[in-house]
Amino acid sequence: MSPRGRPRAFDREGALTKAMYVFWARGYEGASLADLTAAMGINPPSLYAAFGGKEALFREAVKHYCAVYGGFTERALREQPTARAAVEAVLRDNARDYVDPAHPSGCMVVLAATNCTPANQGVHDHLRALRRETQESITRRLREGVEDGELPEDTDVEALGGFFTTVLNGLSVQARDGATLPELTASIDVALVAWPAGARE
Amino acid sequence: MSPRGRPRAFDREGALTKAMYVFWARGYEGASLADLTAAMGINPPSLYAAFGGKEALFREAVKHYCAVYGGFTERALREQPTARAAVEAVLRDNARDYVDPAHPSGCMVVLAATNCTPANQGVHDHLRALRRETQESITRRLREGVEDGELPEDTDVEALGGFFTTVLNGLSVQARDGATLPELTASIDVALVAWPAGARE
DNA sequence: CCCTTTCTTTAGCGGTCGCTACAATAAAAG
DNA sequence: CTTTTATTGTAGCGACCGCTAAAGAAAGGG
Repeated sequence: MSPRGRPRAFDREGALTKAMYVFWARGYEGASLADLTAAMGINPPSLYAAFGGKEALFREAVKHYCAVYGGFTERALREQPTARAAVEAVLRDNARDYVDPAHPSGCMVVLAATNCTPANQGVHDHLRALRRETQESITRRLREGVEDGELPEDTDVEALGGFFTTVLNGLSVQARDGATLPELTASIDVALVAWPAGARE
Repeated sequence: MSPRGRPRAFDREGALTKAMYVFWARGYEGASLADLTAAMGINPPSLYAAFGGKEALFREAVKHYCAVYGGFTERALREQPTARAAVEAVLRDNARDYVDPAHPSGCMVVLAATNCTPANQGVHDHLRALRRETQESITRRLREGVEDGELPEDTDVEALGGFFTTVLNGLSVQARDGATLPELTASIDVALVAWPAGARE
């Protein structure tokens, strides 16, 4: 049951990973098709046939990024026993990854399209929506923490969620600027001092 | 004592301000010469004669930005009576400005060149150096606070300065994503909870 | 074998990029 | 006035952008 026609000569997922790294390092507009095809080891028509174009490739690369690297954010929020442990794990796990020399620094969702030409507004909006989802996930976990009695009843979960998201986004900028893991960790240690006092549990 | 030759027909500083807004909104690489000349109301040769080129214009626009908008950071650190008041003023003043509808949102130094092609590495490095200077200024002010007895002797000023810089950078991302001033203010309120306890004064 | 289908490479499309040669223009200097 | 100096608008440079037409190449179906 092989497909008809000539089989693809390259590994699609491997090429997608290479493209992800290029977008991650240079941003959407900073990554040219020449950069992408060189990294993927293919020619433009192969890219177009397999992925549809630059923007479609980017969106798929972002999806792949979220599946691989956005995973521990969702996992931490879901699996950690307390809201406090969840938020702490989100910050520390992401910070550790932001400086992993195995790939570009910082978060691709934060850094790949911070400024865009009007022609690529859609790309910017797409990543902004993903950032908003992260903030909502964190805020939702905090709300559960209030309901579970881990946090005071009068906790402003919106403010707290906005704060930790702000820190998370700031860590990406710091990582891209060359901050080391101990430096990021030190910032996280300070940030967690702001965790509300008066927990019941 | 007028200069020789034909006088310039446009206001140089006004054109520089217009260029700053374009760079601020679209980033260095996202701002084309056509965008810039259209906003400045001049033709490319006038831009080149008056400013030297795109990168030189950008650097001058950044300098102008720092003079106008970076001003209250330096002023707050210099004029506020305590380290605590200084850092709080830096955060609140900048946040208020990040969402000022009179100009693009967020901080130009943070957002205008977060990702660059290798050809424009110099622009990226220039802004990174400015961000580092901000962090060092904040950290220096914290160290003075320790020396003045406002902060505990064992305060990790590097960690605290890194934390507030992380928050400051994160606020730019949040502002660019459409966060309102109350939302940014709420994050700042939380961040200041992390201020070390045990001050003498 | 040939035909169909799909991927491959080559080559290049129209458009935009940052930048500049050139000639016309407008001022001061003599 | 003429000469000198500098800015102006026009018009277009070579290079690169994302993308694709065209033809060759590699598979299955007959």
